[in-house]
Amino acid sequence: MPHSAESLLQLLQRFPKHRNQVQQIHSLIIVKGYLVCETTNGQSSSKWKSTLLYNALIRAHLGFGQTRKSLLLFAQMLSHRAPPNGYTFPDLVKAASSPSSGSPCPGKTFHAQAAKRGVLRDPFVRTSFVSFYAEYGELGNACKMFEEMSEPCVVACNAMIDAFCKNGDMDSALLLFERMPERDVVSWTSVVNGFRINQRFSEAIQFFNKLMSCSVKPNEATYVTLLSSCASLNGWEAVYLGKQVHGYLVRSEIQLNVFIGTALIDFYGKTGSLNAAINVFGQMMVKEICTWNAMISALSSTGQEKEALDLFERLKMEGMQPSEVTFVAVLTACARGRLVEYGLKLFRSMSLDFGVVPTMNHYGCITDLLGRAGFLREATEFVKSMPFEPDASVLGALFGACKIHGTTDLENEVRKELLELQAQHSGLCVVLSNINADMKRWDHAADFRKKIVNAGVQKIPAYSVIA
DNA sequence: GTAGGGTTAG
Repeated sequence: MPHSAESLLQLLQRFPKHRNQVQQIHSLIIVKGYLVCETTNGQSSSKWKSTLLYNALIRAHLGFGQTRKSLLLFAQMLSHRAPPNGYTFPDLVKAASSPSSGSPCPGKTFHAQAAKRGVLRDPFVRTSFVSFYAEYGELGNACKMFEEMSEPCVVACNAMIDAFCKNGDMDSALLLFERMPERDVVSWTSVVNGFRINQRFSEAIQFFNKLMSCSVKPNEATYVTLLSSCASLNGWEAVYLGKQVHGYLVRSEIQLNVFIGTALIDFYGKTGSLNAAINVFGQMMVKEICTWNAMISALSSTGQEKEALDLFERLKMEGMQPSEVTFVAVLTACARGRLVEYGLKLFRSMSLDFGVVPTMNHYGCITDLLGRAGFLREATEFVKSMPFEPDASVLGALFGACKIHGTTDLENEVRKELLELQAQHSGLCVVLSNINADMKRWDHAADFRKKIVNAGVQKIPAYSVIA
C-alpha cells in the first residue's frame, strides 16, 4: 500500500541521510495525519505508530545536524500525545547536548520525562544521560546515572570513562578502565583522548604505545587523537610518531577522511612542515570547514599571513560557511601580518555578512590586532566597549601588546585601568603578576600578589595565561 | 537505538 504509515516509516529508517527525501516524507506524514496519536480504536499497534514515526524523524534531523528541529519535534510529539519510549531519548538527549541546539538546555526536563515514562531502566537511555551530564560538567549526576546500572556494559563504561576525562578526573577514568571486565578500542581511545584534553600529551602518547603493545587495533578515532597529541607536544619523538602514523595510513591505502586529514594538517602546521600540510589539504576529496580552518591556521602560524587570507577568500568562493573558528584564524592572521584595516573590516563583516556573532575570542583577536600594531589606546578603548566583561584572554592580549611595545606611560595607565576594571578577576591578577615577573619587576609582582589577597580572590589558577 | 576522533590569538 503506497504511503501507508508503515511504508513511510521504513523509508525514513532506510534513507535517513537524504535530507530532501526526509523533508518530503515528513510533509507526507503530516498531510496524512499520521503524527496524531490514535487512542480511540484501542489497537496497540496504532497506539505506537506516531511514536515510531516521531522517533525516526527526530533521529533523521539529528543525523544532519538539525538539532533544534529534533527538539521541536519532541515538543510536537508531546502535544500530539504520542508517548515517547526508550528509543526516543538517546537521540533526543544527544540533540540536547549539542551546542547548536540553543539555550536554555532542556536536558534536565528530558531526564524528568524519561523517569515519568518509566524508561530510565533502559541501559541505552541511561548511557545517553551519562554523556549528557558529562558534557554539561555535572560529573556527579553522570556518576549517579552510571552507578544505578546493575551491570554496565562496555559502552556504558566507555561513556563513564569519557565523562571522567571530560571533567578532569583522569584518576577515576583510569581506575574504571582497570576495573571494567572487558575493554575495546573505544575504551583505550577514550583514555588516550582524556590525557589529550587534559593537556597531558606525553601520557596520551604513552598510553597509545601501551595500547599497541597489548595488540589492540587502533581505529581512525585513535589515530586522530594521537595526531592531535603529537601536534601539541611538538618534540622530535612526537613529530616522528605522527609522521609514522601518516606513513602507515598511506601504506594501508586508507583514503584520507575528513577527521584524519584535518588532524594531519593540524599536526604538520603545528610542527612546522607547511608543505606536508599543503599536500594533505590538496589530497583531500572531502573538506569540511574544520579542514579549512586548520589549513588557514597552518599558513598563518608559519608566517604566511597573506596566503592564509587568500585561502579564506577561496573558501568563500567555494561556498563554504565560515565558522567562529574560521574568524579566530583569519583575525589572528591579520594580527600577525599587522593588517589592521583588513582585520577590522573582517570583524565588522562577520556577523553582518556571515551571521557569525563575535565571541570573547574574537574580541581578544581584535585586541591583539590593535595592540600588536602599537595602537594601545585604541585597544584599551576597544576592550572597554566590549559587550561583555573582558576575560583573561582578552586582557592577556592587551598585556602581550604592552610587553612588545615596552614600558611606556600608556602601558602603566592601561595596567592601572584594567586592574581597577577587574580587580576581582583572578585570571587578570595572574596575568598581571606574570607579566611583572616576566619583566623582572618582582617588586611589582609581589605587589599584585598582595592585591590578589586583598581583593579576596579565592582561587589562583595553577597555570600561567601568558606562555 | 547508547560510547571515543579534527579546527581557535595571547
